[in-house]
Amino acid sequence: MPRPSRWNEIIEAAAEAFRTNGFAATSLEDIASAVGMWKGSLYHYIDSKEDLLFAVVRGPAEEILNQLRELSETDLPPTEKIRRATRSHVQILNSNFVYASVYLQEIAGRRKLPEWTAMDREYLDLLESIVKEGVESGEFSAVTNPRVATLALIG
Amino acid sequence: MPRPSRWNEIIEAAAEAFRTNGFAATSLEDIASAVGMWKGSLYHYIDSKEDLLFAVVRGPAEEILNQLRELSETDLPPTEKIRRATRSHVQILNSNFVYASVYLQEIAGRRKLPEWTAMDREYLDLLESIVKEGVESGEFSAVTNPRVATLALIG
DNA sequence: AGGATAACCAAACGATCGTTTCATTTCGCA
DNA sequence: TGCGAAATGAAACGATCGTTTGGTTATCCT
Repeated sequence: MPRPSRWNEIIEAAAEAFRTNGFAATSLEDIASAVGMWKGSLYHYIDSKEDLLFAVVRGPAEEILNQLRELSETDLPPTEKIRRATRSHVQILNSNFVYASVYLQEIAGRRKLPEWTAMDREYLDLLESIVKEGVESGEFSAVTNPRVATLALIG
Repeated sequence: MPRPSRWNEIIEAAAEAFRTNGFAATSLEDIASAVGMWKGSLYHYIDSKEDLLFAVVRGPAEEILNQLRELSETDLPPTEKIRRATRSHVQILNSNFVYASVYLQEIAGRRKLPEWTAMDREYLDLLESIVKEGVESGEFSAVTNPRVATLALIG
């Protein structure tokens, strides 16, 4: 996974293609020709087509996680935290990778890269701590299971 | 397009497969084996794979349109009409064919079956008339272009 | 300069998938 | 009962796609 600029061209082309055509409907030749090379040459940068999907999604996903990290350290009332968290969540999702995430569920649903599950865990933990905060301060009532409530939020 | 029951089994299997795996990721063999026949035999019922997608989406789409028809004939205040329309819209979308509609845009984006554009038109017209109603009654302000506002609603 | 390593070309393979074709069975009806 | 059409079985084709492979060119480092 090289550092420099050609790699960025590739994942930008992949992101654009995935966003407009979807993952399954995008061929490696589409991406390759968009950056001006043969599809086989892409395999100097990737090991499989799914690598491109992960690379495309990684950026926005980290952005969401970072915003939630900052947010959870503020001392706003929990109800306001939840509001802002959901807002930034759907905002980034909408402007960046709605389709990619949809396909993530479809294609790579079962394959769990450890890095991803780690991000998922942290994200859920942060949200859950906010919910707990709200319960203890009395702002939320009738929440018996914080984790369940957290998952309900995302859906 | 035969009437009876085997046809229903097929589109139900197709709907289930499209919903969980997506359109492009669902093979005709998946659907065929789900109803217990060979993929080639499906072509006695369809002319192409896209036919299955259209058949799957037709039902919920008509349901949405019917609800909006009924709603627009009531004499509720326009603001309430809009609220209910959006609610039933996302409700049916969520419970039925989110993925299918996503793929509709991807795969059949350019191919416009006249039947579909007609339904689109009627749906937009109904919504637009509600918006106009609201403007004239003074409930909505600062709406210079009803159609634009209508489109904004859907997005 | 020169050698190693990255980057890319070019072609081919193997698998999958939508679709076609033809044979065979099932079924309604006269 | 027997005939014709509908329904399904079975196999094959043609195209596409992800991936592999091996060779060629460019780039960078000492």
